[in-house]
Amino acid sequence: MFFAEVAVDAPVGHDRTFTYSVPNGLDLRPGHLVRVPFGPRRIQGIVTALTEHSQIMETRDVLGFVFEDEVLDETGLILAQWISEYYMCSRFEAAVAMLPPGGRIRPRTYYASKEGQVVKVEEMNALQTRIADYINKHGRISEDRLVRLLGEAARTSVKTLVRRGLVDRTYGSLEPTVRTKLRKFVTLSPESASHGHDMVSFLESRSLKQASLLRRLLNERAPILLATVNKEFGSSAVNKLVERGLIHKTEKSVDRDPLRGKIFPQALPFDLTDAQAIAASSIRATMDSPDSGSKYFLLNGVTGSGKTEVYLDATGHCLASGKRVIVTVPEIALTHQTIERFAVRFPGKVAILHSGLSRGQRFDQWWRIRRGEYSIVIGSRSAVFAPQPDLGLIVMDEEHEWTYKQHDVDPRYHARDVTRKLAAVTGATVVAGSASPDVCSYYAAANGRSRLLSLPKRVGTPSASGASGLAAVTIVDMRKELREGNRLIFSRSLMKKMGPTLDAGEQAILFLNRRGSAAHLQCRNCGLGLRCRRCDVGLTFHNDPSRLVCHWCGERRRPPAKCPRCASAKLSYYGIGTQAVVDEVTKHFPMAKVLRWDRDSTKSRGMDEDILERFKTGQAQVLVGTQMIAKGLHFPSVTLVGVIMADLGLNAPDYQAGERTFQILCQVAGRAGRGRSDGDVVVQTYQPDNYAIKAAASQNYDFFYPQEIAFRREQNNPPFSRLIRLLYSNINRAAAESEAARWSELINLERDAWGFSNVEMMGPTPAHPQRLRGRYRWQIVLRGANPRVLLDKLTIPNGWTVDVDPVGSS
DNA sequence: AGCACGCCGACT
DNA sequence: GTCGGCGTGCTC
Repeated sequence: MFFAEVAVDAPVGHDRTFTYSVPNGLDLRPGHLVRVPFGPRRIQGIVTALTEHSQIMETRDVLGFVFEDEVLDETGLILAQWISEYYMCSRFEAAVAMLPPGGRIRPRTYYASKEGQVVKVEEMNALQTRIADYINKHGRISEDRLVRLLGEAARTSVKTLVRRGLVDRTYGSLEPTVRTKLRKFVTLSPESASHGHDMVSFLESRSLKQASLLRRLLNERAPILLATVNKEFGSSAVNKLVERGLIHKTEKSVDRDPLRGKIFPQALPFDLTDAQAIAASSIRATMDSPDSGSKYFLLNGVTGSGKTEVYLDATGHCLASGKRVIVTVPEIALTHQTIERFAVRFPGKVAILHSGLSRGQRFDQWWRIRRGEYSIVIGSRSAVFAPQPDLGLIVMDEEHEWTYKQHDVDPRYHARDVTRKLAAVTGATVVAGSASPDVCSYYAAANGRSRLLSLPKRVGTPSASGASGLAAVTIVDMRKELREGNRLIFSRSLMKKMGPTLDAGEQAILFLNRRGSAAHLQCRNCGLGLRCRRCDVGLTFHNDPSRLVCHWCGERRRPPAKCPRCASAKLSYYGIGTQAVVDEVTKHFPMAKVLRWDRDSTKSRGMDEDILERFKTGQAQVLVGTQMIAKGLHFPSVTLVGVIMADLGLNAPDYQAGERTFQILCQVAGRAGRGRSDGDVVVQTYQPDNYAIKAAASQNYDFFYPQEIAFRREQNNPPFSRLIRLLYSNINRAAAESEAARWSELINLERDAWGFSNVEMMGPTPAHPQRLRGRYRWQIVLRGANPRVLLDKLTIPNGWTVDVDPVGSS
């Protein structure tokens, strides 16, 4: 008798597993994804261990596995356990990102009429009658759909109908919907494989079609798609050959390869610069000797200094030693440039995993990766969970990027910290690169937790442009512009530089920091600003078609003709959006072709690539965009970068505001002058003396870091402390506020009772935005050397979420 | 997620 | 006394 410890897909405590008995004949192993009974229903679980004794008196049987192969290996099981403990989520949730794409299935609940009989509409209240009508009309309806159609109250009402025996309840399937894609093929039978040519001559006098089909199969020596031969030779010829026993129809899986059809010519390594060579050889040396101190490298290199070349060198070295690589990149839009660099250096060895792929593509890539068919996996945040065997190296590009932190659903993990843990478990080396490292990462390097490598100069820039090859940066004081009568979006300095740049046939990028910079609609009569009905934020105006959009919940609506409060028609826009910048460019430089690139102009798949390609090939001269254009893209003929408003976001109420501003501006400034000509950068700001702006203008991390780390020390913020954010949301304003007050008082009492004077409680305060999707949000932040000691003494009440090491919200 | 259980107020 | 609505805790 064997028992399995199973981490179930149910909201249970973060360290809980359940014991099930293993039925005879089921070859179960740790790491299997299984189906188990849980209360009245069946759910999924992951086998974490097998035992011979059970602590539980009565156990239920494991129903069976979802995939015959284990989905987690030993490393995955250890990693999931660490994630569930550190980020305080269930073991199953911690493992979700490690499962094959589409593998997690939470069965739906369906309601239907009893044995096909029409539901009786007697003695029902209004809502129950409406539910019965729906069921009578549609036959079977899912609970989700019912709630969407008739509101949250339908949930309890339909249950009453079930209890009274008027409605049947059934559960949906636990089978994954994404599967191996099978296609029908025709292939030679063993007989015709040996005597095929005789058969061809035999057939030639009887049926030309059958003869040529057989010849084709003999020539190709591989199965051919049934659909293809049916079309070319006719299905009767195909079936005749099957009858004659000369060919067989078979079913074969076909691989949905995202890189299929893309041919990458192999590229050879560049000669490394001195700095690159020093970095590369330290990494190589560490990979060769298993115990030489920290195996975590922070590669700090200015934009254009050739960090990717160092990644490629390390990758090549790793592959040579027979081990495999995971590469993480922050943005999908960015991924294809990086993929291309790896794909041309290591043709046929690269797998990609990101949300831009279809579910089928991701599924196939996942299983091929698991079978060890790719030496390199490239992907976004969740690629750290790729089932890559024999891991020897993890590369994390742009390690400071905030997209590496999952903030919306559990587990709220940071890919950087998961990487550190994964490397510790597997013994892999880590190379994390950035032009503007996360302050905590840099601090870790300064204190020996990781090793710092520097690439201080750009490569391949004209020697005449000075020592570093960096663009010349001008900071423009917009207060002065205003005082001297310039009310335009563009400063005089930027205008002066735009003309000659465009005349010379060169390109310009105009960057707008999204935060607060978008256009809002306001009534000039009563002052009302139009806000989202469900979120406590102003609506943003978008042209083409003209809509008001909530950037938090995505709701779109037509702009009203009159003010909803005072009915005045005097509504006007204020603030600057990307569209306004485009209009302004067109007004002053009517000959220039302008492209806009932001989240709203790239709704569909492939549009990112399309816009970038058009700009890269010179079909437009000016590119206007938000954060997205700042990220690591290489445009050789861009010689001018204008930052329209540098200081937006600087006054955000979180401790990372300065760091974020520095990082974004640094990246934008790095876009200029990456090709033959020198670059010019104009930074427009209302705070020209701010340290983050000044440091970014010179792309000088050594100027930024000491000031930032001093602030952090002074204010006891990370890396000198750790934060845990507790968030509560409720549709009722007063309920949200009072629950936050209630629990914070309890936390305070508990804190004093245990004498944890080194854990601070900040708040409760309204979260930002205070209302989101119709729910009011309050937060409490715990701060201290180890706030977990306090949190572990508390039970987390219903409705609260826990975010360990939150990013950008405290 | 769903069910039991216990608590509470409205009705017979 | 009984029914139903709702919050809470448990499911191997």
